[in-house]
Amino acid sequence: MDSFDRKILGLLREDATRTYADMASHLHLSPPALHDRVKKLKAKGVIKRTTVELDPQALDRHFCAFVHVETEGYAKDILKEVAEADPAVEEMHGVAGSSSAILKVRTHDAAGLEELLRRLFETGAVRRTESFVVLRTYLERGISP
Amino acid sequence: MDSFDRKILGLLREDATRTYADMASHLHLSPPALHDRVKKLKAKGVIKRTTVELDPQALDRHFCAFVHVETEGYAKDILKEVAEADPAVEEMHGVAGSSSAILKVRTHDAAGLEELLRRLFETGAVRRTESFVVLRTYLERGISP
DNA sequence: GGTGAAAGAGTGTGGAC
DNA sequence: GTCCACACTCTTTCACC
Repeated sequence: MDSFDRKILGLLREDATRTYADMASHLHLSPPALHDRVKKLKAKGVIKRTTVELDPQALDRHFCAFVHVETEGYAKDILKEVAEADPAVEEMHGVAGSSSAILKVRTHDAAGLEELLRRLFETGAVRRTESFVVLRTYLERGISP
Repeated sequence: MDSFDRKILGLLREDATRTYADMASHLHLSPPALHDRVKKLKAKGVIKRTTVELDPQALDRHFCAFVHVETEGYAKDILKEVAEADPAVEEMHGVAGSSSAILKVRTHDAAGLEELLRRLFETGAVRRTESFVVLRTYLERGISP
């Protein structure tokens, strides 16, 4: 993991459809040498997978919110079940602080969030929730190498 | 945007290195027909870009937190400047609720978070912050079509 | 949307530093 | 161990039905 590898990761994050030949010329390497490095980065798990970034608006997910969940005792497993079953839930993190977990949610509208909250409370494990509705996303980029 | 397109998006999210021929056979379409659909999905902006998912651990980003920021009046632009300049900040959302903005942060360690907080307060626009340190990530998937 | 063909990319092998 | 040059196979992607 040297500066070459970091540059490769940066290029791939920007656009993974880049050809190896193109990236190789940018870094003054031969295509096979670059290919070798990418293969190793994948084998080592640094690159977990190649995927596409979708536009939430185009998929009718106009509503985004962060939901803080306070549970009755330790109930992460029950929470995870509900979160995983609902495609609206993009992330779930167990956190330290006044809340037990933070959920990142994307639904069609506010009613979709209410649906999720209902399901969360129905488990009996949730004491209270606090939802922060996203008004505008200023920045949303992945990890930068 | 029919059921074919949704299936294509699902397949590409899982693994964007799939060949068109492979996906076409899964959906009982010809490679060029599938290629046409993907091209249109990209042109329409449904597919924003093709990228790679990296492992935060492998890049020494062991520490993750959500930071709630309360500003002195409307100061999103100043906030955005600081957030954008810091590669540790992955997301910044303006939200409704008791906070003004939520930041998703990934650093090497807790000291990295403190650094960011210092920079935030140095702008003079921040009244208070509340940080929720991620103990464990239970779910982290993108949008599902 | 399907068919066939061209241009070009991905990906092994062998050899040199 | 890492990089380069060559070559072969498969994919992408075009024009036409």
